Amino acid sequence: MLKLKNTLTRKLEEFKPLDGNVVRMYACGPTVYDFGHIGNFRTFVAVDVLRRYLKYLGYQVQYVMNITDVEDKIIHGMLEQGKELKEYTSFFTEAFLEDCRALNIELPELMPRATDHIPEMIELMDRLSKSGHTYQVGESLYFSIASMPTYGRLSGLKIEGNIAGARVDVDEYDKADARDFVLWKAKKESGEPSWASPFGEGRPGWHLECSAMSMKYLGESFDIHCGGVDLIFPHHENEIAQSEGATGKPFVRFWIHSEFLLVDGEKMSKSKGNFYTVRDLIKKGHSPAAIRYLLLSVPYRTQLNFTTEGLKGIETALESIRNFRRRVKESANKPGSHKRVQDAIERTRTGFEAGMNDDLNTSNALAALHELRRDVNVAIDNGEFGMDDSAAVLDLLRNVDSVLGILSSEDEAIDPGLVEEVKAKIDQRNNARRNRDFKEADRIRNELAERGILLEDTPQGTKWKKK
RNA sequence: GGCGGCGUAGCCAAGUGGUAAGGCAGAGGUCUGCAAAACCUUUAUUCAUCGGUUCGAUUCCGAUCGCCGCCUCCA
Repeated sequence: MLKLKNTLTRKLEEFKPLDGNVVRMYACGPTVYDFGHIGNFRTFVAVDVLRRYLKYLGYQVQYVMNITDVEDKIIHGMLEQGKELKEYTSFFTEAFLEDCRALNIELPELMPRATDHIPEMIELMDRLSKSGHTYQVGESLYFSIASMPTYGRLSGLKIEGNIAGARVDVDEYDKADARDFVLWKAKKESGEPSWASPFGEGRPGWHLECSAMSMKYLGESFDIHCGGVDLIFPHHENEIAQSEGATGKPFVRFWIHSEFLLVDGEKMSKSKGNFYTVRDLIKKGHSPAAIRYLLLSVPYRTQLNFTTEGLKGIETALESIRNFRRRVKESANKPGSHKRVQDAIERTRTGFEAGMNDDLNTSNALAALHELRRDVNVAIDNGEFGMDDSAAVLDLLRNVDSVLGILSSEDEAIDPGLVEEVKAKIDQRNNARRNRDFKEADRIRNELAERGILLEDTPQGTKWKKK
């Protein structure tokens, strides 16, 4: 049974969807003003693992992720580059989707853009106004926190004790109360994108769009809402206030927050020079699958320390699992199955699910996978491995990887021409070896190595793989 | 000032009131013409420090030190 830690209650709770077999979940997506960095993708990978595991458990998942395509940094960027809003945001949205594909993140059922939902936001503001949660200053509309006695439940922040030491923002918009937040921002300068509204020309606040879009597509109450820990306050706190203020119903049952990724023990920042985008790392030759593995190697609720050294280690670990799968495919030449292998399979399945059920403990899930690798390798070495074993292990690997998503891209068809060519070279080399012409044999081996093809001489003959 | 998290082998780390998963690196081995690759074996009397509770604590409580995050845009 799946248990998830719920930020709202601070407890580990059994997860059951509100609506039969369908899980409705939402994640705050990217603000498309720049390329996503690996910290962003830690969260998106974590949510992807959650979504995939829910499917593994047999649930049907309805997952919505918004694209924030209007916001201060976006406006700043587009004005600086002299581009239209749409042109600017489309570019980074496309880049985001590319990175998702690289990291094997399954795309959500729906990825609505904020700018396509202005009418829904206006309607939500209208409902909030009618129920007395808002006030207008000039052409901006604010949410009054004093009107929501439950405000602060998610973050556990006590507003009173807070003000003294905290840096309260300088009020640009004449808020009545420093804690209030803006729903609709009046247009200030020409060139800013803006929309007409009953309050005046302007644009929506960030918090508003998530409430409007999540409720439009998932209903006024839904199962899971995800995001990074930094969004707990104020973003998610404000979403709750807006949504529950408008509907009077509980907004979300499970709040799931992923911890920060640190780089060399520090917060990633451009000024520290420890800032990595997914595409940077790929360009440097790191495999996307290894990046994904690293991002999910630590449970999502603990901080993850990213180092390039660690990423190299992960590449080796991942390679060992791939080699293992290759070996499992190639090693079965007798029919039948063996208890030792079947036991290992059962242990792995149990261990994997126990790990995942425990608030998605991917560390334990991966440990189960590595134990399988060792146990089955020993069985193969001992000749206790039949065709039924092989099929069962491959089946298990497929199931496990439907959640982890670290192996799947490996099975791409290799160009048959290349297969023939390499086969010929290997034959040529083995002839040379038989004739003890090791110079020629080594020449062929080096020639192939230069093309990224590694040969492996085993008692069962020469095998090869592409690096 | 308020709130929260963390400190486990060289490194990344899981974990539990009953005696430390997994990965990387290291060491040894199998295989090989030699290699490489692959595979196997192995690596913490000990879980920041000091007290307390307990038959028993890394795990619970308290204190101390150190690190990180949120309270402002942020995954």
